[in-house]
Amino acid sequence: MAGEVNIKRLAQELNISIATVSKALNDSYEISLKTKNRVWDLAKALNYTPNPAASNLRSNKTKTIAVIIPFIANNFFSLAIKGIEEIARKYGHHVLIYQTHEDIEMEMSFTNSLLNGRVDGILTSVSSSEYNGDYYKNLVKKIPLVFFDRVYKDLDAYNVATDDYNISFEATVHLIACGCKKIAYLYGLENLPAGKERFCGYKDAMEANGLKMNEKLVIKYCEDEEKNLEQIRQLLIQHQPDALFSSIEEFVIPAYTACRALQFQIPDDIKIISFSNQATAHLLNPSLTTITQPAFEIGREAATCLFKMLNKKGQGDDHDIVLKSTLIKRGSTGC
Amino acid sequence: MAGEVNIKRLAQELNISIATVSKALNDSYEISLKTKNRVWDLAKALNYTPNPAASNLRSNKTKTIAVIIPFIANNFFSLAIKGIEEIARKYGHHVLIYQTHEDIEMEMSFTNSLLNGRVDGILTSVSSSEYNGDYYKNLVKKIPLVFFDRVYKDLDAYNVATDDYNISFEATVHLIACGCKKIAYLYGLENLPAGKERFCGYKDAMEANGLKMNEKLVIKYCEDEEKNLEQIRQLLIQHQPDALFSSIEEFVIPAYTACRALQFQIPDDIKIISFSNQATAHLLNPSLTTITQPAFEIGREAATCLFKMLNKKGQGDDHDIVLKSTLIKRGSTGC
DNA sequence: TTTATTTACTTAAACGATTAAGTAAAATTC
DNA sequence: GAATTTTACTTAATCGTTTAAGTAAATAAA
Repeated sequence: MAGEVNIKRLAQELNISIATVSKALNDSYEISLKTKNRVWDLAKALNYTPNPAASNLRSNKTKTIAVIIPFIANNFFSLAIKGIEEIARKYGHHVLIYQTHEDIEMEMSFTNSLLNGRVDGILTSVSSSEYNGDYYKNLVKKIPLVFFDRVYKDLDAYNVATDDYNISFEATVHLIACGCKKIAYLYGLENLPAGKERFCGYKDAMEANGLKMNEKLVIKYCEDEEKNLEQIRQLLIQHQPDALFSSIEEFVIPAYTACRALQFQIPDDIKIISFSNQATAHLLNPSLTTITQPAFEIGREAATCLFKMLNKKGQGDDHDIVLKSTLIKRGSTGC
Repeated sequence: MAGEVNIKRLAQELNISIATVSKALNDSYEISLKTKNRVWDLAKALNYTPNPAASNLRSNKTKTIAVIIPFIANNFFSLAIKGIEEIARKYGHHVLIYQTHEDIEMEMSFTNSLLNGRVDGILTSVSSSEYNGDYYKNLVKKIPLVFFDRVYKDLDAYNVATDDYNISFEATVHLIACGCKKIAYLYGLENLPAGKERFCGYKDAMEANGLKMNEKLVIKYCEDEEKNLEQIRQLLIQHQPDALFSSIEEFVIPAYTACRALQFQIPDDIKIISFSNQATAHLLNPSLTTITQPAFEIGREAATCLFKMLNKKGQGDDHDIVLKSTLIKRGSTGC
């Protein structure tokens, strides 16, 4: 019974045409206020909600956007999603979330499955496993798309990113200012522009301060947590760095663990700085100095860009939007 | 152009009716293999995908399910979602994820917005902020629904939960076996059956071993992380418990932090056990003894139940499904 | 007062699929 | 060889909206 409330039913009860009901519900100028009120009142009384499939089919709008991300179990992405949800709600849109688990096949499979009108647009943060420029070059022609955080440059799409290079530079300078000379780099996202920029920021800051980047002090992230821990242990044992610059938050726990196990006192023997959006950074012991990306704002901004596209606004806009990350100095860098 | 591939187009090119195309695509027995092959080949060649809105409208099926959870930034839920996604993919369904942020208004708002045929069914893990039995009693009549982890008993719906009482009992016994006598309880989810069962398991295990539960050793979770830390600090200072039983993983970092700050050696001075699905539990220092819920399996099981409902199977089934959590003994309980 | 415009509707087609009902030809049964 | 059944289709209605096009009445302009 409840499911049978549609505009036909409303039209019958009010003895007007279904076109009038439809237009009244959409607040069309063609309908008198009196009639609108009658329709709205009855719709409310009968608890009418439009059938999304029917309006999608006719109007070619789904009022749904998709978010494609590597993981949801990540503070950065979950905050970004929160930002996206806020904007989506403002525009009355639903949000579909797809996790790729960094798998490029899944990423393409999900994305392709959205091209038949299931969603109005896509927000995507690409997988780090591979670079897939051709695919996206084609994709942006087919559906409104915004890249966020993990972006593809030089495509005809909005890119919402952070100033990775600058903030890495700044963070490295901070370590150097604290007296560090042997700064190891824990390298994540190496296949992506973001990862490369972070690394360059570090490298250039070293060189700008008369320090040479040492390949042996660079560790690359791997999926296996045990291995990351072991790599850091070996790094500490063999090279005794006086700082760890972690480019992704996944390195934090193994870094702390390795230091503690090997009796490296933080921040006295070794200083640690990490990209991180973990709310618990200040609860660690010692509290962690972080480079924190404005994840929530990135989500908001990316969604805003997408709705600009959907509403055919912001034509002349700059498509490259860069938000500033923040260096939050805490106990792990001491000074 | 690409968007214009529909069954009409296929029918025209093959010079057959759209009904034949539709039936061929759905592998109907009414269509000859020869024709099916022609249709399939052309569909593939033209990269045809059905318009979801059109089939939803006609068939009243969306091939989409919704997951409503408090947070995605949580290891338990993100694992559960992974399990759900696996099953959903097996059945060719999409997964909509909604976060309530433990807000019961949002929870109801999202849920209501799904009742107009946007999804075929819902998997929900209810908000901890309030008990809302009447609402759900009505809801289960309107749409196929499965509760997981945070369940509502005595409704006509599947409940997929874990043996919270038993595992809490077992964990408490483990602490007692390790010599603990003053076991503090860090209380989460107190408004939900799961939270209460965890607490009862602890309490009963204490009493079964001749220990009295002390109200002063019970701390309740609050949103503010700083306050949780401060509460634990005060607990340690004022009562010097010899164990902390944490009923949710959000207490882990503040517990470790407080202990370290106050020079309580884990596990010598104080033992810690916590419900947790954090992959990093074994990387903590010392590694954390956890009660780990089979989150992935809960997701799989819950989704399986939902598809049973959608496919009208499993009529005589027991609606209460209980999976076993595991007590993983590590460094923080020492023995 | 006549004509033009605006207001407030209605009619009917369309969106792209599914499916009940109908049918001609081929295959089977008697 | 006639009657029956099966096979492999087609026709047309339908799902619940939106919207272009049409229209009668009311209002404004001439």
